Amino acid sequence: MENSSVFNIDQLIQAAEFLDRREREAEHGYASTAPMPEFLSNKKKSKPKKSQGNRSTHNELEKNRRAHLRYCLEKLKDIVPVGSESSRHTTLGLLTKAKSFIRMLEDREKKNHSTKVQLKKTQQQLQKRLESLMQGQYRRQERSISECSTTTNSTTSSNSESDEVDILGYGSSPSDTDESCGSDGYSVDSKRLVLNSSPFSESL
DNA sequence: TTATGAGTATCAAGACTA
DNA sequence: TAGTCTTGATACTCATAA
Repeated sequence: MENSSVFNIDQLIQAAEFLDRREREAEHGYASTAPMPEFLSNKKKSKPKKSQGNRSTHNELEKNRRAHLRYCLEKLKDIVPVGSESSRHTTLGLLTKAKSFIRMLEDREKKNHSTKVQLKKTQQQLQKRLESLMQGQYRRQERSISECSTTTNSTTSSNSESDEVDILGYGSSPSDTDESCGSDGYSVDSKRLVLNSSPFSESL
């Protein structure tokens, strides 16, 4: 053998790869064979054609590309709920599921947005209602204070206070009155507002 | 600035496998 | 039958010479 001179490690690896490749290709019956490493050939090196220059490199790159594709599909599978009706999911099935999953998320987002807008409106209406009720109560308290200063009868005063609470429609416990006249004059239990919000309940 | 070559990425077709 | 592999063609990017 003319090439029986000392080969370095790289050359041996190349030779092994070449033999392996050729065996595999022969097994598969591919029309073309892999190029023989230069050091194994007696031929003078001709300038390789561009597309044939490094076929194994191209194959390797293509393999990497496919691996990356598979990796991305695996990532997608982690995100998209594929269900457990079958253990094996095809690429087409996965992509179809991903498509419908995205559509579902878009629909849900739209619904959530409209609900948010509706709740915002309701909140504004309730806020207005609260403010008007507070203003009414404040005026009535002003009036009762002025009446109180002109009248000496204290029982009349307490009756009018309980009447105010009834007018508000929030019940008539003494604590209610205390609560509605907080330090800032505008603190009211919100739970009661929800129970008494029938004029706006249709908008919910 | 433009032409050109080299390297790389992507795609599609055909063959093969599990 | 879906997935994988090889391969050729083509597009794209980048460096460099004219």
